[in-house]
Amino acid sequence: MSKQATLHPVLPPLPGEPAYLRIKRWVVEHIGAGKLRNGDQVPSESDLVRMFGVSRMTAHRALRELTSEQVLRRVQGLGTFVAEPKVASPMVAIRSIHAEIESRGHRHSSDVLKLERVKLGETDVPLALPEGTILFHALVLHRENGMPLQLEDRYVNPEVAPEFLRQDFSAITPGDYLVSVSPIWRAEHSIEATMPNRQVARLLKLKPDEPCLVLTRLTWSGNLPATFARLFHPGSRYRFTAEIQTR
Amino acid sequence: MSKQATLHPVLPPLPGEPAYLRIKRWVVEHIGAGKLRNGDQVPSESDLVRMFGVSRMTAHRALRELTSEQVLRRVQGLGTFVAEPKVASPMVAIRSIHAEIESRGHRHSSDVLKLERVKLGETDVPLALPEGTILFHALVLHRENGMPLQLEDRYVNPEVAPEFLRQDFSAITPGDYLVSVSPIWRAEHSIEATMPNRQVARLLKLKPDEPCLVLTRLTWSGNLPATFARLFHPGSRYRFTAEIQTR
DNA sequence: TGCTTGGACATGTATATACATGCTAGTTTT
DNA sequence: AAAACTAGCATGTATATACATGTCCAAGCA
Repeated sequence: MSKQATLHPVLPPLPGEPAYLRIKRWVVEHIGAGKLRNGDQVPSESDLVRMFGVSRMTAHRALRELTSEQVLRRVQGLGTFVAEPKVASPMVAIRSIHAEIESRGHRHSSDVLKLERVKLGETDVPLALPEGTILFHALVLHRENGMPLQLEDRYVNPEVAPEFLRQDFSAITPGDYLVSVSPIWRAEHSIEATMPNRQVARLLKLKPDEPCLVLTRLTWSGNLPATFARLFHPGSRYRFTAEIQTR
Repeated sequence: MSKQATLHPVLPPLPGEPAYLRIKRWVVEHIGAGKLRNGDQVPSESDLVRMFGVSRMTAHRALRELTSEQVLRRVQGLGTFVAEPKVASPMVAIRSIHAEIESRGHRHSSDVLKLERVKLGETDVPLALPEGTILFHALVLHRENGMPLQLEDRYVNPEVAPEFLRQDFSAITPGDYLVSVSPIWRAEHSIEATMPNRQVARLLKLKPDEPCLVLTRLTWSGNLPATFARLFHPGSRYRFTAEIQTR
């Protein structure tokens, strides 16, 4: 916690910028420029009062907000310090296939290949429900500008979505419909690379030897198992991406 | 945006609890109990002044903090409303291979296959640096209980880790070393499924026709491009997993 | 020497007040 | 009937002030 000598100059104010934002900007820019480093003490509220010609409450608000944003760390009686960067564990966000395609400015269409009732036990579905329970099953092929991009193989617990079979899944994807009717409380995901079986390869129009990127998803709504879904994607045309911004 | 009738009683104060926290608690408990629902208008600042006997600045602070926490949504001139729940986008966490293997109680070992200088341009590295820049290159095979699990192909900007080549990467993984010496500011990730080339297939001891799960990672430290890494995993023995808890 | 006390300092909370800004609805004007 | 204005209300920002609480350090005392 080393004290800095002179950190001026104070930033030129942007027109119409509130004073507390100007102070926040000054602090983060000094951190970004390396003039304030991890653990360094930042100017106290009364320092900022002198530097910026504001009241203490305004300086206080700037520092308090940066603290709630994890940029600073404050200790009463001691001072305010630059926080250690959080070990942001990189994450890959999984978005609705519909939203994703639309956000690229492309056209999303889908073919409903199956929409039926099945008995648990006839298929390999890891939903924690009694053997023989009736499940809804949907098999939907999603296309981007006509090209197959995702094959959705989904099993649904009728208790959480009784009207599932009556939906028009060329208008709303099964995934989007489910989040709209039943709140997801818990979910398990996994992403793997596999070679497709013949049906998957044919539907996704895969080249020979082209692998599949498979997202498997198991969700619960409250205590009820809600849905089990496998989303198959062509390995040559699909990837999960994420961009992380630490500060 | 429907107005509620009577939302009292005001909560009993907890001993020593600041007034603004008591107001925040009142709001979130009313939301949790369903007495305030999505889109409902919550009491205005002056309502809260009357209900809790505080000044407007105190009520303002409570509502402002809940707004920055995405619990409420405020519109100047109109009022404050319960925010729609954020569409919790499912995320897959990417962990250090070392931590991951250890957390399974297994033994992590690695072979350093290459540790060298290369010129940018001779290889296909998307780091935004001038052609001909010297880069550090490491090729490390990670094993879990002796079985190959990840092939790490990593290029590093010497500016962010000048001592990179002098490290013992059988003791610390290149990834873990880099986060320890240079703070990551931004990262791009992608996950894809590919068929491996012969070298990758041989090193990972892949069966014929076994695909690869590849995590590609590009990071920046400050304005500097820091590292480009491709992490190859055997499709049959590896997956990325995540568990999401919404509430 | 070791303990206590008090002062300086920094943050934490709360209030009263003032003025600015944005939205709505109703009224007046054109 | 359409357009312009205005009053009322709600939030947004800023200030001056007060007192509480936590930390550190140095002076005073046993």
